[in-house]
Amino acid sequence: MKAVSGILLMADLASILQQHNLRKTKFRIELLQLFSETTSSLTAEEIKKRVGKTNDKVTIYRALDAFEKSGLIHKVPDKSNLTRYAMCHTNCSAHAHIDNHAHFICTECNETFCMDEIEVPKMKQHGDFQIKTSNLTLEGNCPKCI
Amino acid sequence: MKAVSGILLMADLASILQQHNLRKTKFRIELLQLFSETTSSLTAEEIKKRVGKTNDKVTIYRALDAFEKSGLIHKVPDKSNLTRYAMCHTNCSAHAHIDNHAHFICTECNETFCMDEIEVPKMKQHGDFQIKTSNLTLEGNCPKCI
DNA sequence: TAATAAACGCAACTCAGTTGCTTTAATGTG
DNA sequence: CACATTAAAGCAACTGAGTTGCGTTTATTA
Repeated sequence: MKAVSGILLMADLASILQQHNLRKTKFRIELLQLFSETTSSLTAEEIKKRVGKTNDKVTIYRALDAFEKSGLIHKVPDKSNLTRYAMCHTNCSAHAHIDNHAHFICTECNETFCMDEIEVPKMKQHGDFQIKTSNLTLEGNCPKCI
Repeated sequence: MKAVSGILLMADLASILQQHNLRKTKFRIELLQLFSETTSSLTAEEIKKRVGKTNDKVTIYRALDAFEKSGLIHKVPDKSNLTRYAMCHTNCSAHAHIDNHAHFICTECNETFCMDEIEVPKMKQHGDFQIKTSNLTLEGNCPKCI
């Protein structure tokens, strides 16, 4: 599978689905593209807004579930009661640096931003805790919503 | 307020509530004690089970809300759709809520731990982004699940 | 192109958390 | 202590994210 450092071609997206035993439906290709374009996390509601078609929420939830089971995306911890998903950049490419920066979520417009300049403190071990992944999430107001 | 590094005496619990302009009701003293005894985070459901009395869920939610506003406890990021709360072991107040430590989530047992020693890089501004809260979440295996 | 199973879509449901409003009880003052 | 005040408790009804069941559509494969 190709590195997911930006927008993927339609052909790549389709073949990624195929490689994960998922059918190449119009919606799932669109959804995968959305995730490949989005450096931070997404909620089902955000997906519904961004994907042009008026898809049923059940379709979205089942697609997210299927994508997660296939290892394409993963749940992201959140303080609200919303489930957030993000693309597995580390698993899907050799570019480990991609998820090594902070993510900013605007509490007004819910837009998510990639803070490339802010690095996440990386550590593997802390006491008897074995750390596998680290996540630095910043919340507040984006330039548009101040 | 004293550091809450272990089990507190009934008198301490009551005075802590008083200092935060919260009334010393039987339930809230019990709830505060439960938090002081618990090193990891708690959900409303877990609280309902552990607190002896059959309290209304609304009472629990409102107490959690009041405790959070007073800086006694804070929300903890979680991957499920449950809201988790943990006690602020550091000095927190309504004015300056200090919650700048990392949280560790065990991917095996789903238990959440406050890593008081690991500080979250604090910043208020980054470019045109106004940062209100920062969240550093670590995932992996806790000592029990290695 | 027909068979088949995955994905879609609709309706109805679950369940954590919320809101409104009334009652109870903690606290402060005389 | 008695009373006034107001936070907290308690009940009912609601909200909204996410789920389940089931019939229909469509991508795949033989």
